[in-house]
Amino acid sequence: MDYHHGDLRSALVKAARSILEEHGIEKTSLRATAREAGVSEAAPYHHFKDKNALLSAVAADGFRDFTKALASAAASDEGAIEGHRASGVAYVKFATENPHLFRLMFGSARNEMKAPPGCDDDVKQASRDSFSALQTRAAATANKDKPDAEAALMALKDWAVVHGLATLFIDGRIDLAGYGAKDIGDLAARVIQMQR
Amino acid sequence: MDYHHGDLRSALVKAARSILEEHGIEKTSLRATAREAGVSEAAPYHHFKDKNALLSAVAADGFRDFTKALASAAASDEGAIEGHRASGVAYVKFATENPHLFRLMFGSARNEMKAPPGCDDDVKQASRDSFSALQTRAAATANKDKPDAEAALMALKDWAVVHGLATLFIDGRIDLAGYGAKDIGDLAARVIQMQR
DNA sequence: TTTCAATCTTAACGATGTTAAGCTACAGCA
DNA sequence: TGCTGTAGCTTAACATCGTTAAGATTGAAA
Repeated sequence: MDYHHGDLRSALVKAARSILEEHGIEKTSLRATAREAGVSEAAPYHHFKDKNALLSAVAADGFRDFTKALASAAASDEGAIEGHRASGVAYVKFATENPHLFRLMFGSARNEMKAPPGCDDDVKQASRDSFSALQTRAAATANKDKPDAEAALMALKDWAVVHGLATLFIDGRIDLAGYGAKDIGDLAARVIQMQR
Repeated sequence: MDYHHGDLRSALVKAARSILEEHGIEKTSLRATAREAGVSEAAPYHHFKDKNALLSAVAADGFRDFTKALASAAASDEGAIEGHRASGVAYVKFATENPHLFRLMFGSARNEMKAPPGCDDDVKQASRDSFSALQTRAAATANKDKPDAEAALMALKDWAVVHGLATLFIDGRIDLAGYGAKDIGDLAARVIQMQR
């Protein structure tokens, strides 16, 4: 047996994410993660306080990818409005392509509200980053003479629409055929376009 | 020990729902539910195929209350549009007041996509009922000369907005103070009003 | 009264999260 | 070079969970 793995911490995050994506949150156990990383079943406790901490690290990782995906979609289109819409579609697509990860990121499957109040952990920060970028793009599309409060509310509405579409879809609540949509990206684009 | 409980099945659903609401999904185990109902830890298996089936019954129960809450909110206001908006606010409020139940109902914490394809279970049916009522109310507010497809898309958008607000809020993603809102109902009403 | 099916219990299995205690191997110092 | 401390990992155990198999209890039909 090799003692001293090298970088077990990130190996565990990687392993957990891989299990999550392949087999869902139910099967993503600490012990399975340890086995996947080729290490004893109690080893993770030397790098993470508990299972929650591991999953939080995975979620934070996911948020980084998520933020990148949204930003890159926004940049690929010219114009503030088009970019904003493209990032909305990317939001829904990300969720669709990584349903388990997305649920882990947003859901409180992880820390059932029991995170210490002051504990500004990685995930919350990463998620704040995601939304603040979204908000910035939304603001860029707002009419200049609108009061700030209304612009903020519009940004929130935009967020709610894409988040709602994403969660409803990955939970199997939306029947694409019923809307004559060929895929969820198509449907999301049509819903987003109808805004305002 | 009493054998023959009387109506253990519904007692179990009640017990599970009570544990869920008080302690969250994590603590809602089959065994704890059985204990709460004052019955042996394997007794539930004589009334439910497995844990999923129990939770599905709870979710179906929740959907019935949910549908009622939305309908009653819609009826309390006159006018199709006002009623539709009121039911949107009720949607978000229900989620806020029953976060664990709401997650169980919509999330796939329950049946991680592994429900048999043909299995049109109680939950799916109850959830369909909820949305079809919502859709009907949305249609009543649509301009008569709009094509049906567009009206359906608008209904979907309305659904996505309230569902997004609800899930984002119960997962702690929305800071009410940041929007100068006194409660989530207030905020939801403002977001919904800004539609169209 | 006997029998039988419905209903519940007891007991066990494997898996999980978590903790306590001990083992290994590298780094720095003699 | 050899010694030692400590970071990193392992083994072993506990309580809990979902689930199943086998047996006990009961009320009602025959």
